[in-house]
Amino acid sequence: MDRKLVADVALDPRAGGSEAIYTYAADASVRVGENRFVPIGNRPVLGIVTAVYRATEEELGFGFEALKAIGEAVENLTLPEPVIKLAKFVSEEYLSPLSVALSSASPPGVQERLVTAWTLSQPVAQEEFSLSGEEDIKLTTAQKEALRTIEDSGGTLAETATHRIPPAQLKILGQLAGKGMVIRSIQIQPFQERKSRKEFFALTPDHESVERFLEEQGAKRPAQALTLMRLQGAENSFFSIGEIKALAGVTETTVKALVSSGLLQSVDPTERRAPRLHPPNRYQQLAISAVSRSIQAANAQTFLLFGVTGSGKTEVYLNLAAEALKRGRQILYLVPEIALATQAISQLRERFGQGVAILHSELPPSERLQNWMRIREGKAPIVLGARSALFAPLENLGLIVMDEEHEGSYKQESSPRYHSKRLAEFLARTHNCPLVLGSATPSVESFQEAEEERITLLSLPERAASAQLPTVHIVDLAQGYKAGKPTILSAELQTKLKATLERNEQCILFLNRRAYAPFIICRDCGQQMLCPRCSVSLSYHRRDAMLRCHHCDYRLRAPDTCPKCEGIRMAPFGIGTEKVEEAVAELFPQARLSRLDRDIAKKKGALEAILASFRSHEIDILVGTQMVAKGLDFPNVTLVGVVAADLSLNIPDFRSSERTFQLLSQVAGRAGRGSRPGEVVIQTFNPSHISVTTAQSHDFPAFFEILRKERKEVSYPPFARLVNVIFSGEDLSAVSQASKEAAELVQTALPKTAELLGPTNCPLERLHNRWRRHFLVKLGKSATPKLIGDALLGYQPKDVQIVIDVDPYSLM
DNA sequence: AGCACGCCGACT
DNA sequence: GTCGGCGTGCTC
Repeated sequence: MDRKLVADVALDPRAGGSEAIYTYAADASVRVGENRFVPIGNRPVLGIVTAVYRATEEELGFGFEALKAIGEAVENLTLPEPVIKLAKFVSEEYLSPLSVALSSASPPGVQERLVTAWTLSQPVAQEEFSLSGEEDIKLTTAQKEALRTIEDSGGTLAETATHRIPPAQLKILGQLAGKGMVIRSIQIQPFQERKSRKEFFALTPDHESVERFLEEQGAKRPAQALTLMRLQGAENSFFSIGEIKALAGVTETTVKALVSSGLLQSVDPTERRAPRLHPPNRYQQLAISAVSRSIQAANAQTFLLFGVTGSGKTEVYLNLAAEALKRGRQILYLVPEIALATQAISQLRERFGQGVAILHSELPPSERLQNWMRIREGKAPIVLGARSALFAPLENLGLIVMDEEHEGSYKQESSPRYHSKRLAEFLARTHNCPLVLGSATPSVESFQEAEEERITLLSLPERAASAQLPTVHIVDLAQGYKAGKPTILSAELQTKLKATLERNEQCILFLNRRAYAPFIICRDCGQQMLCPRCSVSLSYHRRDAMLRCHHCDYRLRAPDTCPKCEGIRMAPFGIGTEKVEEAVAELFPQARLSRLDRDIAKKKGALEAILASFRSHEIDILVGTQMVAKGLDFPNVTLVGVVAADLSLNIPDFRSSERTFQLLSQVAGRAGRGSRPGEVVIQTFNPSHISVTTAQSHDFPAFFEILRKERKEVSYPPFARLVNVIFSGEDLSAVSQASKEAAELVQTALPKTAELLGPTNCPLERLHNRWRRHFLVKLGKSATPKLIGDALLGYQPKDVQIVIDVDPYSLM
C-alpha cells in the first residue's frame, strides 16, 4: 500500500482560529519540535511539528491530493523533545488540545522578530566565483554584486523591519538561491548584545563609611541617606539607576552624588560575587547528601523537603543546584510567584552569575524570547520561574526544585489547567532526575505520599542560625463581642504592639482581605450594594471612595444615599486592610505605618520600595494581605498579628482548613527570624478550630492526621482524584439544562468506583454576567479524566461554555 | 425570486 | 485569521 511521509502540525492558537492538528506532506528534513510555516487556507501560519511518520490515504482519512507541502522552518526555534513529550502529557491528562498545551511551550514575540536571511552556501573568495571554470555558474554583474554585499555583511544578509531589501535585489537573491550559492532561511533576529549600556551600581563593601555617612551627614543630605538605607534594605545586591530611582523615589542627581563620593560603586552584574556561605547544619547536610546521591545516580526520585519556616531550605536548593551543575546538567527552580522570589533570585545570581535565566509571564515578550533562546542554547543552565517555566526548552535536567509546593498558584486556572506538581514529576521521569518539593506546610497530598513512602521525606526540624519558633497566642474575638466592646485590635494585641514598638522592633499585621470594608449596607432599609455582574457584594475602597467588585473589577462611585430608600445612612461593614491601617494609625499615631496589598503592589516598583523601607526600618508596622505572609525574611520583626483568622476558614471549599493552617503557619513564621524571639497573636471567632490550634503549636503532623482522616472519610484528595466540570453562560436555564444533560452522559460512562456529585450551582453562582453550575467527579481507582472528556466529546450546547478542571485546586 | 448580511465551521 | 456556505429576512 502506498505510504507518504507526512508531518502533523499544531497551529499556534494565538495566530487565531483552529485548535486542530493538520497534516502536511513532509520531506526527510522535517523534525518533531520544529517551528514551521504551513499553508492554512491561503495564508502561511506558524505551527509546531508534533509528529513525522509514513501514512496511507486510509490512515489519513483523506486523499494525498489534499496534502499540501509543509513550509519553511524557523531556525534555532526547535522545541526539545522532552518539551514535546510534556505537552502531549498535559494534553492527555488535562483534556486540553495539544496546540493549547504547546502554546505554553513556545516563546512569545516570535512573529515580530522573524527575519529572512540570505547566507552564502560556502565562503567564496571574490576571484573564485568570477574565475570559476564551471560553465553553468556564469553570474551577471548584479549577481556578483549581491554576493559581495552578503560577504561584506558577514556572510549573512538579513531583511529586518529597519533594513528592507529592495524587490530588485530580492529577485537576484532568488536567482542565486536557485543556483545553490546562497541559502534562504527564516531566523530570529539576533538580539543586540546589551553591552552593559545599562550601568549597575552596588553599595560600597565598606559598611562603616556608609554608617558614618548616615550618622554625620544623614540630616543634611536626606535624599542620599534615604537611598543608602533603601539599598541596604533591598534584597538585590546591585541595581540599575532606574531601580534606585524607583526604590528611593529620588532623582538621578542624588545617585550621581553618591557615586562621586564613592558610597555607590559601578559594578559588572554578570560577575559573581563571593556568596555569603552558611555552613549547612546537620539536617541540611543529610538532605543535601540524600538528593545529591539521586542526582549522581540520575534517579527520578521525588523528595519532600519538610522544613519549618526559617529552616534554610534555600540553602539546600543552592547546594543541590551546584551539584547538578557540576555534573553538567541543568536545573529547574520553580517558585509560586516571581514577585516574592527576589531573595532566591539574588542568591542564585550571587552563586551562579550569568548562568541563571528568569522566565515568567510578566517579562516583556522580547526579553522572554531572549531568555528562552539563552536557555535553549545552553547558555543558562539554571532556570528560575513560576509554573510556566516547566515548559522551558531544557534538554538535560539534573534537578527540579519546587519551592512552597503547597501553594495554590501551582495550579493553572486557564487552559491547559495543569497542576505543576504532576508535570514536574513527569519531567523528572523524562530526564531521570530528582524532584525536590519544599514546604513548611506540605499539601495533604504530598505528605500522604511521604507517609506511604512513595516519596522520600527529608526533615529540617530546626530553624537555621539557632533562631526559635515564635510563641503563638490565640485571642477569642467572641469574648470582645460579649463584653460589648468589639474592636479590630484586641487589648492583648494592642499591648504587645505597644511593647514591640517600645523595644524598637517591627510588627506585621495580617488580614487576608484588601479594601476598607467588604460591603456597605443602608442602615435604614438594609439594602446591600451588589455587583451587577457577579453574585458578590461590592467592596468599599475608602481612598478613592469607590465600590469595587473583586472578581470582575466593576467600579462604582460609592453612593451617599441608598439607591433604594434614599436614606443617607450608607455604612461600610466588616474590615479590610485599609480599615486596619486606619485603626492602627489612630491607636499608634507615632508609629511609622505602611500597607501592602494588591491595590498597592500593582504600581510598578511599589512592592520593592515598601519591602526595602520595611527592611531598613523606616516602617514600624506593616499591614497587609497574603503578600506579607509569604517568604519574607525580616530579622527585626518580633510580632505578627493575625487580625481575623476566620476569613479563609469560612470559604465553602474542601481546602479551606488546609489553606488556613498554611496561611497561619506561614505568617507566624515571619516572626522571630533574627536573634530575638518572636510572638504571634491570632484573633479568631474559632479559637478551638484545628487549623488554629495546630498552627499555634507548630504541629503539622497533628494537623495532617486530622485532615487525612477527614479526607479519607469523604474520599477527597489524596484518596480520590477530582474532576470539576463547570458550565457557564448568560442564560441560566440553558446552563442548567446543559449541566444536567452532561451529568447524565458522564454518569453512564463512569465505572462503579467513581462517583458523580451534582450538578449544583457553583459557590460563586454568577461571575462576569454568566451563571455557573458544576458537577464534581471523584475518580476511584480505575477511572481516568479521559473518561469524562470522551463522554462529553461532541457535546456542545449552544451558548454554554464547558470547562473540565482536572485536579482542581479551588471548587469555587 | 434576488440579494445583503451575519453566523459558523473549515482550513490537511 | 480568512474564506465561503448557508439561513434569515428584507426588497424589488
